[in-house]
Order: sequence, then C-alpha cells, then structure tokens
Amino acid sequence: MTAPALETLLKRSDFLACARGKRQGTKGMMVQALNRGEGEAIRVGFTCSRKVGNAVARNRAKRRLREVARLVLPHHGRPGWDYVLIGSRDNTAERDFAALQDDLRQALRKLHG
RNA sequence: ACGGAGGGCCGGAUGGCCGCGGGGUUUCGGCCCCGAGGAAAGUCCGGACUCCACAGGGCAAUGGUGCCGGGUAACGCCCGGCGGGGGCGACCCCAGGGACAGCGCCACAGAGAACAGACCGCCUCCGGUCUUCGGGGGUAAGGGUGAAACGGUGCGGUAAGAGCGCACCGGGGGACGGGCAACCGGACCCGCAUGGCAAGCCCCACCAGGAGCAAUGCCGAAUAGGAACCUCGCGCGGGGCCGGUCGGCUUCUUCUUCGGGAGAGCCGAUACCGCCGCAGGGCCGCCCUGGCCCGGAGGUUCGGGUUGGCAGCUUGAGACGUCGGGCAACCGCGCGUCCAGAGGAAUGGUCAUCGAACCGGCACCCGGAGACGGGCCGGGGAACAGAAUCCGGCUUACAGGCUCUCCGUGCGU
RNA sequence: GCGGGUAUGGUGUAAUGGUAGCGCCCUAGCCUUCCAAGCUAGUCGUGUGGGUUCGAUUCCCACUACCCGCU
Repeated sequence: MTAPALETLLKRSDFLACARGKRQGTKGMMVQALNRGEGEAIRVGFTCSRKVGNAVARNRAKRRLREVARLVLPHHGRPGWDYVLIGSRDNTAERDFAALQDDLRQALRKLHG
C-alpha cells in the first residue's frame, strides 16, 4: 500500500474542530484527533503555547513534533483523520527522540482503539 | 609570580542518512546554488521609506536636549579635550547652562536656617546686696545643634572682642598672555556676609507636523449602497423642474343632461432638489491678514460583508579585506570577495567521530613540607538566544575560551 | 508595529521629599465547658539596580514582571 499524503493544518477553525474530538496525553506531547469522515488525506497541525518557553524552545518543540509526525503518521495514522500535536511544557524539547516516536504511536493506538 | 585596569575577537567542529524555506534549471526522474545574531531581544533614541496634513507673520503651549570642539544622513550616539569627584596607579564616574528674573522648600535638633539675629556666655556701667540678683550698654571669640551657622589658622590688639591690623591659606574682581573654544595661567586690586536645592516650579539657548510596512498601491471575491435613537441647527434670495398637489387660461381632443366634466398643453404658486449665492456653522493651537469645509453636522447602538493574491521586499547612508588621510570617532578612492527573504512563519532531526566547561579518581609520572596543581584515567556533552520593511546607535542577556596594551607589589638581572 | 498603566506585609489598599499607616488574615493571650464573635498584644514592607538630595515609597534613569488599549 502507498502511504497517504500528509497535509498541514493552518486554519484556526480546523484546530478548534480537532480540539472537540478525542484527546490523549503522553509524557512528550498531547495528541488530539478527529475523524472528518471525508477525504483520504491525513492532516496534522502543530501548536505550542507560551508555557513551553521562549521562541527558541517553542520552535524547537514544533520542529521535533513535525519530524515525529513525518516518520510515524504515514504508517500509523488513518486517512480522513485530523491530528493536532501539542508540545508540552518540559518534555518535548528534551525527550529522547525514539521515546517521542513511541509516545505518538501509543497515543494513536489508544485514540483509534 | 601574585593582584588589578582597559580594549578586541570567537562563542562548538567534521562527515553519513532523512528532511525544510527561497531561487535557477529540467528530458519532470532529478540536479545545482543560497539560507539567523552579536545581541536577530528590549523598543529607549535617531533616520530612510509610504500615506495624511501643510499660506505667511507674531505669540503661546507641549515634549525633549543642555561644558567645548569634532564625527555623522541624523541622534539623547561616538571620538578628542575641559572642569569636578574617586583610586598609590593603570584607569573609572559625572543630566556638567542659569540661584543679584521671580516664586517655593530646607523636617528633627538648635538661640538662630536666609532683609540676619543673640539662648548660654564674655566685658563694662548703674541699683540693691555682699551667696547673688535686676536693668542699660558693648561684643560675636567660646558652648552646644545640624547635612548646612555669614571665611580658616596663628600673632598682634582690646575692658571684652571683632579682618580691627598683619602673615599664610581660602574667596571675589581682574589688565595681560595662551587656546578655534570650554577653559587655563595670572601682575595687580578688594578685608571679603551677601547659603543649598533647578533629576521643585522656572529662566535662557537649541530641536521637534501626525501616523506607521497590519504604512501604502494594484487585482480579485463577497455583501451593502443600511436601520434606530439622542444632541444641536432648522433663515433669506436666485435658479431648476421629471413627476405630484392647488389655482387660473381655454389652443387642441373627447363625452355631454349644453350648466359643464375628463385628458393633453400653457402660466403661476407650493412642497421638493446631492443647483448657486449670502447669512450661519465648523476647521486651520491663538491673533491679524487670509484660506478651507459643510449646507445638515456630531455622537451612540444595532445590522451586513471581507480576513484571498501580487507589489512594497530586500543591493544598501551596505559588510569585510587592502591602500591613503586623521591623535581618534570617521572619511576618501581603486581593486577583490560577499549579499536570508518567510508569511501560523524555513535554516532542522538523527547517528558516528572529535570535543570546552564541569564532576569524580590518585595505581603511575612531574612539582611541592603539605594542602594541592599539572600530566593521566573515567564520567559529561556547549551560554544567551531565532530575522519579519530596512539602516545608525543605546540598553539588557550570555557557559566559557583566545588575545593585545597598561598599572601596582615582590623577586632576579 | 504603535501606545499607556501598575508594582507598598499573606491579601486589599493609604501616605505635601522628613519615624511607612489602616482593614482582613496569621500567631499568642484573655473570655467560653468547647467553637464562633469580642478584647489585648505581636509578626510580616515600598519589584530590582543605580543616580539627584542632608534625607527617596515619592524626583530622574535603566531593567524585571504583570495588565490594558489601538491597528
């Protein structure tokens, strides 16, 4: 099978819609998911509040989340779903990268099942 | 060697794999090039740029700056000086104009806190008295208070005293000399009360239109060409006339019970008008000369639409190196090299090798009496921080490292 | 991007440049069989760093944190 294309969420309304869906927290991040029920694409958004830290810390956290999503979602995400990854206060920037990937996989398993 | 002062620079490196933003190219598979900082930060100043406003003169208000000279597009920045203060010194700090233009304040303490004056004292005279007290006069040396007390020390002088006289110090004025200037030196003269605070009001000199790239321009989409209420205003004249209303005329058409009715036309009036003028109102800080705008204005509330694209957008008062000028800030010229441009926002993730700080160890080596330091071994794994229109500064944050110059003390030569 | 404001015990707030007050809270005591209320006493302080001044919560400068407004 060919992995479905990843699209990035940009609009505020998409983020708000996803926030009303399911959510699952892990040590490294918070994941929100919503089954749109239409389309084939996996869409994903990233966000970090000011609680994460200054601009350097926020951007670094978002970059690591992007990389994790790029590696994990094509294989474990479901087409037609929206996911929002939220950086956490202490862990996203410092956590071991392999553990961060496991966090996302585990969160997806709980959200889907 | 130890301690200290002032600058300058760097602030992780290399490679593999997988990615991101922009540009170019393409045989659409890909390939090539470029891609954060010294503070990109705070937004404290100064500009460029864009839009809006903008007539002249005088006056005022508000804000800012404040020794002198220079640098600069400009600055509240920088450089070089001057003055004051601190340090043995290298060097550091200073909003550093004006206190006889005026007003104000100076708590507590103290007799007295700003036209000087006299609490305790000191001296003298008079009266009572003989422990001393009261009154008049002279005096400002001493006392104590305070952040600050109307020059200081010494000698002379005197009833006691006092710049009363003298010497030195301090202060004021100052011919003249030096310096572009701030300022410095200063013959000579003056016995010399004439505080402090202007980062209190203020005075003087100088500077300043407002807003900001979410500026601004173009294209596209969509909806609307709004509603309600409140406040103030609600005059005159001219002009216009589609349609309306009223009155008149009777040229035409038509109906007629021959009185007239209806329609069209013409004339006049009226409301009306997003026409004009005046009055009026408003604006240009104020005034004068003058100008502009409105003709309904202003305000509040409600309702509706859009949150797309392109330009601005990065090559510029550019940076670095070299050469020349200048004590320096900086400037000039030629040559060479370099140049992020996103738009919920790229410049990363991961692995390997190397690696500073830091932590631990003392088997071994070196120095040392020792503590310990260096070598060595193991761990560890890089500060502050991310461009958002662009520049010049300032300020603040920053693990640590490298380097230059200078000062003090000690030792050696 | 532009602009404004605030910071005073744990909390809410006062203070012409001259000893930082007040209420609530807290602690202790009194009162009460106990609690509450009341009474008495006490602890706790000007965001940070400089400067002006004899003297700063106050004036000036820089910084920090928080809040608000406009576009």
